[in-house]
Order: sequence, then structure tokens, then C-alpha cells
Amino acid sequence: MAVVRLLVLGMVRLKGRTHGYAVHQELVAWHVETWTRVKPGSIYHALKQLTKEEKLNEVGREPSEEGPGRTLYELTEAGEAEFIQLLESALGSFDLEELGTGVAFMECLPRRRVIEILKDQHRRAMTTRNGLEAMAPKFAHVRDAPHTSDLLSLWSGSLAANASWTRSLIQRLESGAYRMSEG
Amino acid sequence: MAVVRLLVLGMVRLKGRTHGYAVHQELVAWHVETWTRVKPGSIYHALKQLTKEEKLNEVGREPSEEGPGRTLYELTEAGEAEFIQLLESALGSFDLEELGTGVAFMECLPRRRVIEILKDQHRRAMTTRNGLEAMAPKFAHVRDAPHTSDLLSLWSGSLAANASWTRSLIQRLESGAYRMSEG
DNA sequence: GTATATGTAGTCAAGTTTGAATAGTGATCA
DNA sequence: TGATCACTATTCAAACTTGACTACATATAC
Repeated sequence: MAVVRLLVLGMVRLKGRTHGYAVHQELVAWHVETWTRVKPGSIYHALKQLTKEEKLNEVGREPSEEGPGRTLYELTEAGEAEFIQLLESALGSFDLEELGTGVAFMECLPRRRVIEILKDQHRRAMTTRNGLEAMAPKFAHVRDAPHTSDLLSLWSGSLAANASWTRSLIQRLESGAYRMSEG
Repeated sequence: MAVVRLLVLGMVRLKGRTHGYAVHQELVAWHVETWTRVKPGSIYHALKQLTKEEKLNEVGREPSEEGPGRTLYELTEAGEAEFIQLLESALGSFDLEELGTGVAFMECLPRRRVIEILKDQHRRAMTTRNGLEAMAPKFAHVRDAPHTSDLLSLWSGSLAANASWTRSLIQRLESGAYRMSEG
């Protein structure tokens, strides 16, 4: 998923120069496991893959006083671009794990940009929800699609709850809450 | 994910003897893409993997009038057991994709069993939600965990919405809605 | 002093997902 | 007729996830 890439890029960006284990520790400190599951193996894979794509540079190994040596990574310019792109796309998603990850890093974007993306996300969520509500009556009598109306209302309710949360976040941002990036 | 395995097992169970393309077609007819994404590649992989685990049997190939030949599969006894287990676990999950998949097949279980599982799921969802609410004040002032209270309220709201939907489904089931499995 | 637990740092194999590619069969149309 | 399009049916490589394992270092208990 894009979630792991965003988390890893974001952490390396935040720390400037770091290693896989530290990324994992920091994610645990952030309690990311409450909104998404990120296993150590995925972190190490992402580090290698992003290095292969030249979004990260491997900048040598560092000995450690409390265990084996560590492999250090740094963000490249391409990595910075990738980070921004993944971040914007995460804030525009209405998948909870992606959205949550985007929110965790939203202060890396300028306030007005975040508001813009969230408003667009809210609009699309409502459009999708209306679409679901509209298709409900059409499938009420289709035998081969089981429990379609229940499933539609499950998704519709979830979208509505998330949209309501997004609305309140937009309000907090518009009233000046949080320290955001300049520029 | 367990979602694909459940969908594939369920479809093969429903059709008695079928092939990958038909499974895909039926999932499209069910509008499964509104609540989860299932690519053809995942279906074919699941068929092969489940066959390797003897949850399915490959029972030969069938020529087709409108294209290449098809590989046919059937459910084994172990497959039936696996289906029931995945189904019960899906109905007990509060991951939307899993829960949705469980609901699509819930009529394969007896009414009282489904109610029992859903009540347990609802109870656990509420417990989780209370846990989230309880941890919110503790992390309000922790600088290194960004936007934790926003993220907690996002999840909390989502859990509440799903729990409310589950409650209403339980009510419909208790008042005798839907044709369910005997036994 | 040595087993044993705990924390640090990472690798690996197996399973899974994804998007693109392959290949057969009619239907349309110039 | 033969070019091209759409539908049928599947395979494949690459990326990604997962759980189990390796290996180093320190503390602690016996």
C-alpha cells in the first residue's frame, strides 16, 4: 500500500538520516498501530525499494552501542517529491488508513493546500455517498446480489461519518488551529 | 487478505463447480467493487493456493464456446470447514471489507449464530471505542505523536457508525428478516 | 560465571496483490 | 477478406506483506 511508503518517507524526512529500526520505534511511539498495521518487514522492504527507485539514498552503516550495526538512509530530491505527492493523495483519500496517515503528516503542507484537498475529498465522498444511495433501490429486487441494500447502507454510513469528521477538521484548520508549513 | 479467500470459497460453494472467470463475473454482478477491490489475478491465485491446501479440488478442464478452455474447481470438505471459519471470523470483524464480505454470505449460517457473532462484534467494537476515547486525554500533550486526538476521533467515529449499523442489522435479524440457513 | 531473558537490527521464505501481457473466439465493418 | 474491436480466460513478473528466524548486545537471576 501507499501507506507504508508514505510513513517511511515521512519518517526519514523528519529525522534527516535514520535507519529501519528507528523508523519502526518512532511509528510505535506515534501509536500508528491504532489506525494501521505496519510490520518491521514492510518497513525494511520499503527502505530497499525506495532506495532502488532513488527516492532514498543508502548512506553507509553506523555501529550501535546496544546491538548490531544499522543501515542509514537519507531522502533524495525525488524522494521529497514522492513524499509530497503521496501525502496529497492520502489526504484526498477516503480510505481510513490512508487518510489517517495523511493527517499525521499534514503539517508538512501549507494550511491553504490542506484545506483545499480536504474540501475536495469531502465533496467526492458526498458524491460517492449519493451514488450509493441512488443505486440502492435499483438493486433491492436483484436476487443474485445478496444483501446489497444492507451493504450499501454500511458503506454509506461509514462515508457519512468520515465526511462529518473531515468537515470538523476543515473548520479547525480554517480557524487557525495547528502549526502548518509555510510556503 | 482473508476477503479474497472467503469470496472465492463462497462462490465455488454456491456454484458447486466453476472456474475463475465465472467467479469474477459473479463478483462483478454482486457489485463487490463497491466495498472491496478484487482483481482477477487475486482470484486465480486464491484458486491455486486453496487447491494446494486441499480446500478445493481441480476437476479438469472444460472447453468454452466463447473463448479458451476453463479450469474447473470444486469445494472439498476441508474447504467447507475453511469457508465456515472465515465467514464467522469476517462477521466478527470490524474491518469494513471483511464485515461486508461476511454479510454477503451470512445466509449460509443459522440465524441465531449470526446474531450471536454480530452481538459479540458489537460489544468488542464498543470496548475498542471506549479504549480509544480513554487514551485520547493521555496523548493530548505528547508532541511526538502528531494529531493523535484527531486520529483517535476519526477512528472512534468510524467505529461508532459501524456499531450503529451492526445494531440495526441485529434488530432486523431478530425480527425474522432474511432467509437463513437451517441447522 | 553462565543460562536466560530482553531489547536491538535485520533477513528470508512463503503467501498475496497488481498491472500488464497472452491467447482464443466471434462480431463489425470497410 | 482481413483489420480491428470486444469479450472470454488465464498467466506472469514485480511489488508488497507476513511471520518466523538470525544475530548481536546487555542485564539479571541463579
